[in-house]
Amino acid sequence: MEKDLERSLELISRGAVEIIDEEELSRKLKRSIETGLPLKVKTGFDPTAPDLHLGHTVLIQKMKHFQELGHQVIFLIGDFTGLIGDPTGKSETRPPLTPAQVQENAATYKEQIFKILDPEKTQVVFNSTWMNRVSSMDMIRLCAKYTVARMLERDDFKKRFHSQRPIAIHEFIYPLIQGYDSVALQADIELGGTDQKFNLLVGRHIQKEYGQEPQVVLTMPLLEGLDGVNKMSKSLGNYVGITEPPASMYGKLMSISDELMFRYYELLSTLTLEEIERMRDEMEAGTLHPKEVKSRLAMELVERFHGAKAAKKAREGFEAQFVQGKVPDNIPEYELSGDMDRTSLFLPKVFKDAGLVKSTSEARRLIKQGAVSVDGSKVASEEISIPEQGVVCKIGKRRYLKII
RNA sequence: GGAGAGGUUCCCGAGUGGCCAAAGGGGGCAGACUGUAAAUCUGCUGGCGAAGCCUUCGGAGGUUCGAAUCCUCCCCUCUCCA
Repeated sequence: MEKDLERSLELISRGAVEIIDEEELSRKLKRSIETGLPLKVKTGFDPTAPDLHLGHTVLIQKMKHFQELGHQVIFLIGDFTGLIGDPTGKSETRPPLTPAQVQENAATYKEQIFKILDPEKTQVVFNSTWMNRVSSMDMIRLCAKYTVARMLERDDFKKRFHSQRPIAIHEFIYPLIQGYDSVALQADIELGGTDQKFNLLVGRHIQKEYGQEPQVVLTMPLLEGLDGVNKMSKSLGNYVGITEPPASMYGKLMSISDELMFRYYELLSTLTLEEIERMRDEMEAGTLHPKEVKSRLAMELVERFHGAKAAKKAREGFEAQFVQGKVPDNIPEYELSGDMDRTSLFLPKVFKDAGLVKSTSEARRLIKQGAVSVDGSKVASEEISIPEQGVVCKIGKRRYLKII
């Protein structure tokens, strides 16, 4: 029994930034072991972005840990709170999603999270289920349980307030509802990124106000995006989506810096921390090439979402394309229409039509900069002649087009 | 309700009648170097078959040969007072 508790605590804490409060967690775990009742572990997700990326998987992986320990994980889709949008200063009140859209997004979510979580042991809920039944009076009562001063303690609000940027009143409601969700679900534990700390703590407060035992808050680090600076997010374009094709997933992971690679190992890999440390030592001793270390990481992740075969293929394709300089297999094709002049073809227009560049101006610039090659040799002219069998054009390092 | 500050290109931010497709930085893209690394250096970064033309400085009008810049009205944000 002592051993079970220790094992649980160890797995739960792996990678976690903060657990509030650890003693409470022990108590809850102990009680669960004694009574045989699983703990309710809640994690909330935004309903508008069902495109999960590796950053999200840090959290989902943690959910899996709880699942492995026999607890009940609750995947909460914030379709009601989604109408507000978590306050970041950028977002504004969003147009409501239709029930059909919510269902569709939920289906996409499930498809993605069940690559990691066990569907049998995962409860998927929507907060609109209870929030739609909350009356205006209830809402006011909820609002009465927190103060403006405490709300302004939230880092994001504080910053905006001091730099004289707008904060709309409804943004204050978001953390309150998130807290109320914990009341409705009687959550024992809530997981979130470190950026969620404030909201998660509001949950504790609100639960106490409603006479419940406060949830334990567990925060996980935010995964840096491919740039290594900003957090991984779709809007910044520095993400690896978990539904991305193997080749693209592998390629993106290979482009990260060596430093970032170990961060990814720590947060995404299932290797133990000792194994990771050993690789780092070998790399520093010069017995293991950094590229190989990175490739192993990329392989592990591609394998998780696409299987071992796809991972192997991704690696081979990558080696062929970038190390040996071969043209990849599946490149887009552009078929010239009969009335186009094959002897002096205006390339910028073709590239634009094919969607490889945004404008002919961009294509012209690229040609001028020597970024464009046709059948392996650089072109200096905007007009080229296309032989019967067609040509393969390359723009930059990774954009290809076959003109036939 | 009163007084004041502000809204510029993907972002930050300079520009107060022509030299403005608009400084500088960030980001992005490309080239060199490499391990498609990172870092660094260099170039490009509104559109158009392009020595020219077209669209863009919160919105709509106006003044002027000429407006991001001046005037009028409107919208939005912030600060102080109530």
